[in-house]
Amino acid sequence: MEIMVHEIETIPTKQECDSSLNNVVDALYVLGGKWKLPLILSLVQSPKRFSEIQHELSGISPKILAKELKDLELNEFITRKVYAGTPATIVYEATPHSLTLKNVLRELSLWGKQHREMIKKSMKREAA
Amino acid sequence: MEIMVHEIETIPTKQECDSSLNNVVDALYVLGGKWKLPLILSLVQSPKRFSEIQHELSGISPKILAKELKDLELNEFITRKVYAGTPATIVYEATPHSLTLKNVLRELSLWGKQHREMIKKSMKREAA
DNA sequence: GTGAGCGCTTTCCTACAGGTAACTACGATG
DNA sequence: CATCGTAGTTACCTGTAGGAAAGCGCTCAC
Repeated sequence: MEIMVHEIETIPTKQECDSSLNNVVDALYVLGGKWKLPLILSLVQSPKRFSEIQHELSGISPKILAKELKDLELNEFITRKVYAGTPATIVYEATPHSLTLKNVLRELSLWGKQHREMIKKSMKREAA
Repeated sequence: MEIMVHEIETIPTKQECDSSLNNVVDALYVLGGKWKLPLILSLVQSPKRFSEIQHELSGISPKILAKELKDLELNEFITRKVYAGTPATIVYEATPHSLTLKNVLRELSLWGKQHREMIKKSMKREAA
């Protein structure tokens, strides 16, 4: 039943582009900035405390970290859990929603790699 | 032979994340900014002249448009073609490389839409 | 009670993206 | 000759992201 193995390469219509552009812009907005993706990926690996994150993402300032964590919490990528005790320990962990980024990140990674290699090749060609 | 219909939901390893993060950051870098994607999508629809683009993307200033066009040309998303004549007409058109964004944009659009709807729902829940 | 660690907040600063307005060079057109 | 359209460039300004350094309230260990 393999009627269509290869996708026909059609140029998308204006409507298709316009409707999806808003979604894409929204997506890039919530993922944008220097630290959001590194943070999400770090917390997907394992829940961590504020100071642990600061240590792992060396270079992030406490101000930015606090801001980004609030932002990611608002967008439900992470949750802030307070474990009672003395002193209380505060742990940030990724929600299941963070895992929905899997396909997006896979495509972005594949494309980014391919793009970089293409540009490298064409720069060599120009140098020759 | 459908041994595995559903992908097993595994949390990606540190290595997988680190190696792909650079690719993703690169990808977001070349697509970043306010006008790159609108410009690419516009030129994928049809080649256009400078003034036509200015008109279609109302709000873009000639300075930014010129800068973005140079940028997109460097990254081989578009080409600048000069057609002789008097006066010469200059046309920008998307390259085949622009079309390699298809999968990335589809995933980003799907995810962006899903994310927006999720946030909307959870905001309603909180309001209730 | 003094110092250290945690989880931040506050203040100040810089760099860069992007916008506005004016200007240029060129040929065509009236 | 003056004006118009095209394809930009230039100079100036603003807003925001992000970094540096210091401080704050709390608790524990010494």
